[in-house]
Amino acid sequence: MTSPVIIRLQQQGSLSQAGAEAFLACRDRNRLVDAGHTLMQQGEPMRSVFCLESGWAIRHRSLANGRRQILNLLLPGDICDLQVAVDTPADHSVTTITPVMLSEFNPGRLADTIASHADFASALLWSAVQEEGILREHIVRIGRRAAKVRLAHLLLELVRRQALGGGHTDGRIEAPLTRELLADCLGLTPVHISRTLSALRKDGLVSLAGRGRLQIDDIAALARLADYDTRYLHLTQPDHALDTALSEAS
Amino acid sequence: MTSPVIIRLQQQGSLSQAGAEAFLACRDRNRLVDAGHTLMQQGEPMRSVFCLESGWAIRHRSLANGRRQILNLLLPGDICDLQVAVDTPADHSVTTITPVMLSEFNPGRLADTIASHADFASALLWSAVQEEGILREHIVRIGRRAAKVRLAHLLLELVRRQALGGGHTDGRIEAPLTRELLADCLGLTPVHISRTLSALRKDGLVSLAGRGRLQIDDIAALARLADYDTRYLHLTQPDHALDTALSEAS
DNA sequence: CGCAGACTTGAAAATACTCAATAAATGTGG
DNA sequence: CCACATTTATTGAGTATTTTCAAGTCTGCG
Repeated sequence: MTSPVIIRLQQQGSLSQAGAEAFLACRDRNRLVDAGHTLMQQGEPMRSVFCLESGWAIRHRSLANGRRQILNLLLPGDICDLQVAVDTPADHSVTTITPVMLSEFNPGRLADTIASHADFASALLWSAVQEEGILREHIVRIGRRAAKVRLAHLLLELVRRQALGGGHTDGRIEAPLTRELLADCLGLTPVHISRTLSALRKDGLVSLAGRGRLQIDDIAALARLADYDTRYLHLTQPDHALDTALSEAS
Repeated sequence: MTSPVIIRLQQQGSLSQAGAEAFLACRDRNRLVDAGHTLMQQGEPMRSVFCLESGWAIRHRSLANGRRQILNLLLPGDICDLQVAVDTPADHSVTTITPVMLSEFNPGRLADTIASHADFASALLWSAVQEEGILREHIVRIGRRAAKVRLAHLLLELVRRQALGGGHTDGRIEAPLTRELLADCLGLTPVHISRTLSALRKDGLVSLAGRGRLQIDDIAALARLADYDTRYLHLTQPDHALDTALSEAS
């Protein structure tokens, strides 16, 4: 019954039972959409506020020359889009990459809840700060890291963020991360992702078990290679099992 | 007397005289700092909310291997940091690159003003959405554009953003944009920036007039080269002189 | 004038891309 | 459950882009 969003927001530390319940009461409805469904289209007005109960999606922007850049991956527990109040057209699209269970929120009720529940408002602010931190880290990753490090770093982020929403903590990533998707995320080509991933595999750091099943075998070694530092996630409870493994990078 | 911040927020469209005055009343003090001064240090707590009255600064993150990535440039009128309410350490630093006149705000009074002036709150939200749009565009620029296009695109953004805060609209950029700074911004090396910039110069698109004086000579041609689309800035008044020049890219 | 920092230029090396062909995995309909 | 079509992944060879290293030049300033 506990939603991934609640699990995620609770990790900020101050969300009360009452705040969580008030938040959940803002839900209009749940909706199951297919993989490949467009939730928001670049150039069109931003409609609703929703979050992912299950499944993965991407924020991405398409260029005139046909190339695509993925700006961020959306995992269960992620919230999309508090910026709805600004009535300019969206500057990017959001598309599901697996079947996704959405919960849609009533913007008016949400605004009321923010105003009346300070603990919820503060958890939501933390969530926004975390999302911006993730965006900034993505810039660093693409701008100043070599392909192998870049990929390793992204995989570690996905594992850690999956845990944030209450998902697997065993290093498994279950999402259809095709080479093309990883390439569009990291500013590389699918061919180079393929080569880089098999280099990581040869080093015994990750393994593949069929489509969309990626397994991180040696998380500490991968974190060392990736120079991975979770600070950008603004975690407030540094006692998570994954974080101890990640900080063995010293 | 009109601050660049007010000029910028007014471009959202709904800020009233009363809202602007209430905002300005939140200022604690103005402070002049040297170039090279650190306003916020990665790893340390985020202290105050401030904005730039004049001068330029950078948000940047340093890596363990000594490399640096600039996340964003801060221009007059830009606001830094509404995330102060989250009490986790900063994930990046902010450093001035010219002498800067800061105005510092009282967080408590600012919160009150947001609560009591809906027009100001909405302008501030717009500002945050714009900043996120700029971050996302930076990801696209670094991830999916070639060096020449990348540089052209950044220069156009700087010219347009300079105008947002009430600065020059003639294509001049007056800031010490060293090759190294542009390189750390765009994920390239200073040497390559040097070569790329001289290619733009040879094409008659930009010219240099000494240290820190960059002049865009043919803004429409540069916008065409850069595939420049201002949508990510979420402008609400598309009648600006610069925007007509920029949209001649079709 | 002379220094220091920033810029330019060339040549060689590294990294990532493109093209193309093959192989593997997934999904579909009989 | 199998055969086929489709998408995705791998691999090799050649190319393009960007980096690195190094030497030399320019510029602003005390």
